Amino acid sequence: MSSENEEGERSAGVQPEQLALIRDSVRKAKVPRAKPRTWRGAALAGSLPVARVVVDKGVLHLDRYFDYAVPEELDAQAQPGVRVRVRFGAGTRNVRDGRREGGGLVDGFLVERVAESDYTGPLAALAQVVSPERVLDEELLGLARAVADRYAGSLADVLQLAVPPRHARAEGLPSPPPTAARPEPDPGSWRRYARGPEFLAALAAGGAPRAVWTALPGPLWAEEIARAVQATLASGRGALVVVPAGRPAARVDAALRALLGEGQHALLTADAGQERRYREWLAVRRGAVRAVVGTRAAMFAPVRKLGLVVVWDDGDPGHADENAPFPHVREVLELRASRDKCAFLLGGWSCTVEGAQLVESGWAAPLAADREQVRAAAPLVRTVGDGDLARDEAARAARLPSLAWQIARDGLRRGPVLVQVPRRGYVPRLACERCREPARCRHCAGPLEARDAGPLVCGWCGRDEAAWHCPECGGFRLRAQVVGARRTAEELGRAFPAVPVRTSGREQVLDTVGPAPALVVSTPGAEPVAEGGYAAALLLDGWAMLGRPDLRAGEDALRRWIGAAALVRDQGEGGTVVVVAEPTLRPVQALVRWDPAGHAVRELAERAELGFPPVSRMASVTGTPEALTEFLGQAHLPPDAEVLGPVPVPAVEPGRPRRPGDAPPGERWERVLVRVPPGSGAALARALKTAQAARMARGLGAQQAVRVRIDPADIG
DNA sequence: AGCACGCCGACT
DNA sequence: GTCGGCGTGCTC
Repeated sequence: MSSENEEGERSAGVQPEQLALIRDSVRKAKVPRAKPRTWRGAALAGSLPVARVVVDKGVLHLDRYFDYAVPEELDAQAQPGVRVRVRFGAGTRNVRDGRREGGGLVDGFLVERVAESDYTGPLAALAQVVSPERVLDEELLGLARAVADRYAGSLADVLQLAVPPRHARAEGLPSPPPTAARPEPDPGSWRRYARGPEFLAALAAGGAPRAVWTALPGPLWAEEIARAVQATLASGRGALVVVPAGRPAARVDAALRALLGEGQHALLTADAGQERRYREWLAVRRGAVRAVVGTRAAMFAPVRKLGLVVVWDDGDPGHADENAPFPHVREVLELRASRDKCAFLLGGWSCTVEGAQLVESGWAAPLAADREQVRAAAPLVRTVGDGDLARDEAARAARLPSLAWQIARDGLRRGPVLVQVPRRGYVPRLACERCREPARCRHCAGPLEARDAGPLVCGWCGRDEAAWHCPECGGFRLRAQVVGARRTAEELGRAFPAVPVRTSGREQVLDTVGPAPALVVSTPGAEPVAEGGYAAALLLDGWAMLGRPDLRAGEDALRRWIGAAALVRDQGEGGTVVVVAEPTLRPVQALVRWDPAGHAVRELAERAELGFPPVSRMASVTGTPEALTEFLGQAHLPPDAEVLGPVPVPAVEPGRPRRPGDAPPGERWERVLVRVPPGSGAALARALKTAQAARMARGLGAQQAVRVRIDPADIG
């Protein structure tokens, strides 16, 4: 793997869209606050003098409530749900009155007022009620608890993601009054789906239908989501839409505005800045706004009387939170749908294996257009295999097969042509050019990786390999690196000198392009929308997309191809797509037939057979070999758990930002995967959390640290 | 992770 | 005697 991040969407300049309520950044941003008064000798509240508090400490062995005494003066403000500050940590015990002093002040939430504590020691007093705003209601608390349990994490960590940092000024402003009545919902383009109008009618009638929706290609999806929201609002309930990035959020935002008018919904994205973010969130919390669209942190938005949750494009890595305990939007919204008994809509142009599983298990119903509709709405897809490319001398030189060349030239007469190239550094697994045998380290069999310059480097042990040759066929040429978007643009510019070439990628994402002929070179996830649709698209270097050593490589490649191809005109208007990839491969065939759901179903069957997620639940545990042995020895894993590994954790190459799960610099870490059959996921999470908490309490956390992660993303 | 407690060695 | 080393355990 190169020094670049492999996530296309994230690199497409959308990262700032995502909320990053990282503990550290919050801490850094913390302004020094006035010292609260001490409550020594103060009278306590007359009734329910004990407050149960969740302290903002993410560590697992502190993941429970702590009781504090409520001074009389704080009695009125100290209501369930408010933010409080308390003294926490080993403090000096004052012998005179038995109360505790000292210990640091930490933030927390008051979750409950009770008559007495079951703690036998003397209670410390609440130091301060930060504000009377009740930000954490029972619903959100319950959801956060469920998410923490699901991911073997702590409640405090989840609350950190779920409740945005306070901004006093935003709290002072009154939220606008609740919204007025809305027009009768109309199914609109949902009529394109056989059961679309039925789904909307169920929403409008207050029902809780659950659907996995394979959206037809084209731009109508945002409006269709808005219509689903509108139908839900008409039933007197609220709705929540979570999309993977700022651009799709803006599209749904615009669609909602067009359909509902101003002020009827909130847009929750991270680029808004703290004050606006908190103000919008409060408007939702206070019930002034009943519909929400946002990026992943919005998955916790405290929508009142939630009637519908929507996830768009759940395969996008932007839906996976980057902070402990790494909850995934789809999973969290599934939990919300189950807990709140509300409707659930999982939509996308493509379909994930998890989506297929929701249908297969009967939890959700499929919502798709019939084949005829799909064929009419999709572009014509043609393939150029690797072999064809190799035989095509001219093409190999120009890196553009003649078919692609023709289609581009033809398309450029009628409008813009999209060229999708994988991100440079997207190809982690090098292979022999002749026989395709993966290039492996001669010492440890790890995958060899190419750096910008210099010799090959082993991704596992870090050794240089200066003189690689293929052990199978004796070849000594490796398959070329992916050519980046910029160089592709230069090459194409020379090939089509009369046509403007534009690029969209990590540094600069184009949002839209006009209908005039142009070549638009883009990395996956950064494709601009073309006014009137692209005349054609070329999907280059398919082998690189498919060759990643990742369980999701096929699914991901298909999702990214479909993401580009869905921007192309339908075949009635001459829209054509060329994909340069082996035509026999399953994802390629699925693209040609435009059958992402079928692809997901077949993937699911294969995963079931191999015992892979999401059919079984997996957790990864990483740490030094000694720490792993110790941890696994102590943990009471469920009897049906299977431990796979350990295998070495790939080294963190210099320059790449460190991610959770990476070994600290200089340490050799290993990873095991723990697998349980369906139904034992909760037991697995519980066991891992208990074991982790126990060793933290024993102080093993620092030097003998292990990291636990449920549903790890990268199991190759 | 902090932070205070406790039980050893070196110093006035 | 008493100051302070950091190993160990707890946080209402």
